[in-house]
Amino acid sequence: MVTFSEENYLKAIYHLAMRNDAIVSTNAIAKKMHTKASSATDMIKKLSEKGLVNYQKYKGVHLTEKGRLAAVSVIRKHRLWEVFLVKKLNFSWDEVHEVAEQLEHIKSEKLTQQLDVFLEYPTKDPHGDPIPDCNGNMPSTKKLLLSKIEPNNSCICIGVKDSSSNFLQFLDKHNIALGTKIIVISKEVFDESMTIEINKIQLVISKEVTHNLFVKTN
Amino acid sequence: MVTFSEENYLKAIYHLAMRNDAIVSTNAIAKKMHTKASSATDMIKKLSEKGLVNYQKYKGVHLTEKGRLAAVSVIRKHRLWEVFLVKKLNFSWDEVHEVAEQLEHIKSEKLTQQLDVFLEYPTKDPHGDPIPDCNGNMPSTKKLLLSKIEPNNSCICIGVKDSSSNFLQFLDKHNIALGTKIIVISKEVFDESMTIEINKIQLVISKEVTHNLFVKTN
DNA sequence: TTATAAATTTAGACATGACTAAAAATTTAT
DNA sequence: ATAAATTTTTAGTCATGTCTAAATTTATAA
Repeated sequence: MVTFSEENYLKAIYHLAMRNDAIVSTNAIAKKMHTKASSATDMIKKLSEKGLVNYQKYKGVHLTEKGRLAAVSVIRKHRLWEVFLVKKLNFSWDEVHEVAEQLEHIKSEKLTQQLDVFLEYPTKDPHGDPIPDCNGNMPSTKKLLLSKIEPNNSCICIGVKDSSSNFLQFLDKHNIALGTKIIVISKEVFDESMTIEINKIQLVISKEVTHNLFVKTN
Repeated sequence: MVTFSEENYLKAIYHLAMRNDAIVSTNAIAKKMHTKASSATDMIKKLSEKGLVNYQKYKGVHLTEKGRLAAVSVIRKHRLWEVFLVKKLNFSWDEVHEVAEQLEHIKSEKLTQQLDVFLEYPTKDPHGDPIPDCNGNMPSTKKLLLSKIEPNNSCICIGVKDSSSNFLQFLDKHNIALGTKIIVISKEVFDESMTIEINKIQLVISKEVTHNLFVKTN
């Protein structure tokens, strides 16, 4: 049995490793979990004893296959619930995270499965992130940062790197949503700001924006 | 902030008191929560310090208005989720309880409110129990006298009309308590006596009894 | 009414997940 | 290569919610 807290650590480790089996440091985990390194060490030992991570003192951890499956299962539930909240309960995309953080820990195979059916097998959450299938396969998305797009090229917004309310609300304000077509007009070398065009309207955005918006080219 | 565990105790106390402010004993709470009396005492002290119950050592507890509202809020969420599971996710009514026990603790006003909207303001859960409104009003279940129940129907004891010692002791002797399930087997026209079954044991009771026991149907 | 039984509370312990402070190992920089 | 800085671990503590065993209070019965 994996506890609430253990699930949160597994998820953190998964995200930090970017689903490679890259080695993740104790400090990185502590930072992500907003706890202290000593607390992270304690939990790492527990996860290691349960066979969810491989751990060598002072050398960091990586998820075992068992741990990866547990992490992906939580992420699957999180993203399915986000879809539910937006599509069925009229939440906006900047409101769903906190509630999904709670819902992702509900334990019921049938619940997850039926939710997937009810939502008609969505493949992306409201922020454009892929939803793993029930066997733990995470669809691989090749995502480009908007900052990599050269002037006079167009692209389509497919996700966000930062999903804070502030950033999401900024995007709403400028009518940038998943699927929005963005034409890159020019880039400033000085501050990495970028002039883009959306629906015939030109707009200057800072490097904080271009480095947090995922796009695909046509 | 009310914890997961505290919410479960409040719910237990609410059910045991049958929403009178009847006094509930430590042992009754422990039994309902499947813990020991000492654990119940510990939690009762915590609830008392938070102003959720009134408590006097050795004298039992009853919910304060604040405690009642917290309990009813949890029950509201539990029953709304049960409706969701049956109506939207194709669960059967005997499968929903366990999952709803988890979902009832999710904290989000908006979630509960929007779920209510999505389900089109249901008033009963899949087991026929009433769903409280968002102000904590529990629709009153109309109390029936046992004498009104027809043979081959079952009901649950929810109160007494006569509360004399003699009557209450009679009920104790025959293991009739609040919450006891009673199956009506037959009724005599001659003297209005009734044969009932409780926990597989049949018993004949007089009209003095059937006219003084409140029940609800399922 | 006093002895016994039952219910309740207290005391002390344990597991979980967090913390601080200090020790140990590793990395970085001179 | 070694001193300094950083990272990681350990040791000891705390709060939550549970337990057992013992003490205390209340209820019951001879």
